Amino acid sequence: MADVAKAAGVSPMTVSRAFKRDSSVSDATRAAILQAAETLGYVFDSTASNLRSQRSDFVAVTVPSINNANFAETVRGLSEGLRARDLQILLGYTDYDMEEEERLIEQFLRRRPEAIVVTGGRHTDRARRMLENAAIPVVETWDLPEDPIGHVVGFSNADAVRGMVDHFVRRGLTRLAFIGGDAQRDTRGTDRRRGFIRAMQDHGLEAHRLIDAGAPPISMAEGAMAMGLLLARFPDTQAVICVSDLSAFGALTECQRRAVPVPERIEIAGFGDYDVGAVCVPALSTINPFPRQIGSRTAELILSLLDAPQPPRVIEITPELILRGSSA
Amino acid sequence: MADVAKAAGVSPMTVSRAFKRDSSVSDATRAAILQAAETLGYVFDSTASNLRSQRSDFVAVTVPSINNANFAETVRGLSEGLRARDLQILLGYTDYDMEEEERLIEQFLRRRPEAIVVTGGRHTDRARRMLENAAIPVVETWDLPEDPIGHVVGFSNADAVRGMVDHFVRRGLTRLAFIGGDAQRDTRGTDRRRGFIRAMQDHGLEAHRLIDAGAPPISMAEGAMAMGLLLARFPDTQAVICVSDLSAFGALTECQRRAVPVPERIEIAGFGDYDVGAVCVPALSTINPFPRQIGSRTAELILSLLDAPQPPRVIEITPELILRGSSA
DNA sequence: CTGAAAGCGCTAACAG
DNA sequence: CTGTTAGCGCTTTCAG
Repeated sequence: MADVAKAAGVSPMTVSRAFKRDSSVSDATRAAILQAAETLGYVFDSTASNLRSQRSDFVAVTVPSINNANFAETVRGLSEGLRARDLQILLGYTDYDMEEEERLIEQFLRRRPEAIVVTGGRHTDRARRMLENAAIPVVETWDLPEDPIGHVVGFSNADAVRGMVDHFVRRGLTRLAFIGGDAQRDTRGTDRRRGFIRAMQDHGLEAHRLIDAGAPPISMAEGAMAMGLLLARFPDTQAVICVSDLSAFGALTECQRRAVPVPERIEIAGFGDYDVGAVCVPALSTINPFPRQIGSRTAELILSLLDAPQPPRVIEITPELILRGSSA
Repeated sequence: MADVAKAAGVSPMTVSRAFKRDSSVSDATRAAILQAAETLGYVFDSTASNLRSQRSDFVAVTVPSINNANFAETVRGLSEGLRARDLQILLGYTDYDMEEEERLIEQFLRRRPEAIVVTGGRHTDRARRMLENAAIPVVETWDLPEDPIGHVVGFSNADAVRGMVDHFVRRGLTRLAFIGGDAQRDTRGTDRRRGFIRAMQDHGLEAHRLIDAGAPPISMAEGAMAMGLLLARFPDTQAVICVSDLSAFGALTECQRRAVPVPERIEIAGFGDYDVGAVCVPALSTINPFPRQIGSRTAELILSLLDAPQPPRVIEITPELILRGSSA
């Protein structure tokens, strides 16, 4: 920077200002400085800037998986919203593992982010403590935790599934099943299953048709296998709700392979409103939790929090029931 | 850190060492220091560490889209490989836009990454210049550029599609079509189309059955629309190769909606070996470019480059032809 | 194995 | 609109 200053005939401080957006430098001076920087091949060093100004311009974000269209949409909403303020996202994935999440959170906090966004409301004790002491805005997403750490942008996974159960029961179907994954890892999946069971019980119906499809995330192939099991174990099932559209699509294909007509013989519903569910034949009934909106609302929240601290807020997103051909 | 040092009765320098992996501190001292840090709620400040040590422990990575299973797999391979050395990924997506890529690269270089990984071999002039002058390892992926900037881990998109064309022609099919996107944005898609056209010409066949499905990335729904157009414009088409499995799946569903039997009336192939293609009925023939391996090989390369600079290397991945029910 | 001194490259704070 | 001074919180370097 000193070299650029010399070349442009100004002080380093002026060079520093020229590289900021709205700081007061005359247009002519700024142009000369940027010209000199270009010629010298100077690249601004954020590291030093961050240390001195005590601002990293990072927002740390953890998601369970990077290879998931729902979370990818949330990250997209976030990063588009944060770009306006030139905030960069520090993205990490936990692989649906709370220990890994803890590791990531520790790494991220060392980078002094302006805010941190995590997926879900369940964390290791240590992770929770680190977030509580971080002295930056903390946002939990994709869930409505009972005891939030800070802010929340999410929805109730249990209630969303309840809406789907209600829909089936209203139409007179009573023998409903749920395909999901291992209860330990995916807390949102577990919440959805719990929502299924409670809703069934509230309708006075039995909720024993539960197929465990393995460790989350449940893939399309695992959904297909689970449907095979379901048809074998509970052949009288009238409708099945799957933990995601991916497993629901797998289940649908298994029916196609076995020539089990959907929705005539069995109805299928998913979760997440993934592309595949809108395009497949028949199209999948599903629940849209508005993942993109979760991201954009979180971004808005963070921006307003950086301007002025505010008491913890809970922004609830209302998922939408989408009925398509797979459920008549 | 000074506070922790005081609490532990040592100098700040010793605290600094205690937080590093293999630096020489007695076990007892380290334990006392970490204990003191925990009690005081001290969180190590990477920002200062980075500035002084001139190491950021970042690897910058740009991908066209975060919402794409193929690129997500590459990022996964990368981040797993880099975790061994505690390198964090600074991930950005370009939205298939070279201008956006340039913007990202500029932002990223200011953070002083240890290396930078970009997708594809086409960049704006300025982006290319920045990368050339960056004085860090540069890796271009998912392509085999004619004039690489630095290192390369990728494959020829054109040749991969040629293999699929050869397969169809060998089986006696001659009226082949290609469904792809707008030529400007997605250079890998364009390369695949070019590969299709050249291969057809080399076989002495006409390559006029080209359906433009819009701006990349081509969605499943766009694939479906494109199949509608294809059936209308070139009803005698025997087989269609799609720029990705997503569009291929969309095309397949359109055939199902129109009761056009696949593969009997028309055969379909995709690209990328996405999950959906393995599960759908019939399953999609496709090309597996080993996206995870692109990431892990890139990570290996970067690790070896950080140990000792080496002349530019081109690591070629050989895509695999996968034949399934959609192509008889 | 531990400590003291100096400084990484930028910008806050103040002055003009 | 521009400049001067001091220092962000670590770690390099050298010494013991």
